[in-house]
Amino acid sequence: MTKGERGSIVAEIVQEPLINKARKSRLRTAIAEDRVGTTQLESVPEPKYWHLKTVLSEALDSEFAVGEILPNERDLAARFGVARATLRQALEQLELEGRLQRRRGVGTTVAPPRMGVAVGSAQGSWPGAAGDAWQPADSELAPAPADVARALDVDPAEPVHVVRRTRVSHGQPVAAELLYVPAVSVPDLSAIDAPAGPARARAVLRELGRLDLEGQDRAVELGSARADDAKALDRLPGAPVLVVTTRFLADGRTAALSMATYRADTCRLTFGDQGAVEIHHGPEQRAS
Amino acid sequence: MTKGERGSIVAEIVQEPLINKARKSRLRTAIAEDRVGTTQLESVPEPKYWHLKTVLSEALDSEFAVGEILPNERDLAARFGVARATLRQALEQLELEGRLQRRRGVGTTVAPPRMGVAVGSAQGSWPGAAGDAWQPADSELAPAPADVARALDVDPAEPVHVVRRTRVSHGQPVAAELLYVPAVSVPDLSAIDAPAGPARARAVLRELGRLDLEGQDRAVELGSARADDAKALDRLPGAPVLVVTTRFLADGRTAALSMATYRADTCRLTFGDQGAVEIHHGPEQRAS
DNA sequence: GAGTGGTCTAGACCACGCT
DNA sequence: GCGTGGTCTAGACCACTCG
Repeated sequence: MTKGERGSIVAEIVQEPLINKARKSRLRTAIAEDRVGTTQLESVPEPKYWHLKTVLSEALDSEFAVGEILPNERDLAARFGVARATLRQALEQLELEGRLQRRRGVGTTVAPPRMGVAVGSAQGSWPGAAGDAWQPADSELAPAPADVARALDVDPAEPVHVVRRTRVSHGQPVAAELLYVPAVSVPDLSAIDAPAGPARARAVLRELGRLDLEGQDRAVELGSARADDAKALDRLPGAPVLVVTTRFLADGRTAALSMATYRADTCRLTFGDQGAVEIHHGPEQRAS
Repeated sequence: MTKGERGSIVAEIVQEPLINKARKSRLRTAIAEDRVGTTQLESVPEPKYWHLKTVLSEALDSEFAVGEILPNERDLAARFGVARATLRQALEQLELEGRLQRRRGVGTTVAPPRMGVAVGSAQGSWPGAAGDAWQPADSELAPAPADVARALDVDPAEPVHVVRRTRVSHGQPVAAELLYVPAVSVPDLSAIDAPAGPARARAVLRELGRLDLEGQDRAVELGSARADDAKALDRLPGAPVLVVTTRFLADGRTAALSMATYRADTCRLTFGDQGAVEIHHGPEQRAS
């Protein structure tokens, strides 16, 4: 089962019912093979959904093309002889790994490989610097959450500038950011009367850029999307996200703090001075 | 709420039944409040598990201490008047966010704040350099997976050194690594007859360190633990992990490639030259 | 053996996107 | 309106840990 020739050919016949029939039988074959493997379940009682995930994963590699629509969950569950909930457990894992994309009211499609998203060089620069990938959306003056206020070393009740930005890559929203800027970091910002919206956000960024950036540090962790982020990212609330926290240092203080949430299903965050690491799984044999 | 002294005190009263009784009533109160909030569900039909997660999250902040054991799932579900599956959906989210830790046969405990784990400075250094946090486990000569072979620009069938290492932080395994080193990167490695085990792994790392490191780049993405990684990380297969892929450049080639899987529930990956960002949620009011 | 979380089932209804 | 994925239920059994 060499790969290579799939893709272009398959893309044209995606919706072809006859082909779908063929694929369905392939899936049935796959699960049948799985069943015989399961007969010796006394030794390794692997969960069904884990088997399913493996089988589906291999089917995705060999039988499906990017963007193709899978059979619906009820059909798939019936085909594999499992409850829908079990099938869904497998699909959820595959979605978490970026192999599938599911949309309510639409269906489940094969996801393209994750896109590499550059998350700043080692040196770093102020947010809003020329050519950064972010698009200012709005800015308001509001108290920061307690943990952010602590990191900024401001009183939790003191309003700070909260700049909202979004990041689009390959025509798709990939990240939403909240940038917290204490008033002391932008002393000359008198244009608070700027019209709410991007202009106001840009004003804050412009003033912030006047400071000398002394350094920055960054942390990445797993989180789940808040309702507002989920909306901006076109995901459901609770969707897994990679939260990138960046602290900008100037004048010996934390001059600003950014909390950016990236879609974990579609993004691979890249760091480093040069090109990105190009590792993708694809249709291939697994190393034994 | 400075931390530091908590833990020891609380650890003693974790099992105190009287305290548990008190907490249970608090939980009941919480869900009761939640119910009245749900009455206006015509406007925003928020899922139950989302409500539950919020309520539990607040209860964790205000009523529970790190390490404390929660009531079991059946009790909790009954207490909140939901099916166990629904309760579990909320717990899963909280575990994903690093708030809870669940262990089969034991119970659900309140997790400590995520630990910051340094993932190398901008400059970078060879794996195995003095004082890196990794512990060599073993090394073998085996073909690399197809995608890794491609990145290393070696034939997929050609055996490469595969060094296994683990990383322990605060007495807990936090990461498992597979380091792929093509034979051409360690030409003088004749000690293949070294006894299998850490010694052999160290031999590969020592030879690798002879090269001039020209640079490296890094990517972070979400993954799910393979069976072997899960075992090393003391998690179930499929547990969410942060996969850090690092490419080491020397002699104009990719001299080695590391794929490190970090426990996503317990780790916050930190980058940058200086200290880590210190942002933690804790018992605190949420900004409105 | 008792108690825990993990898996699985066979249903039901709901929210959403399309046509 | 119809088909999709999302939520939820009320059970059951299994695998694991610990006393």
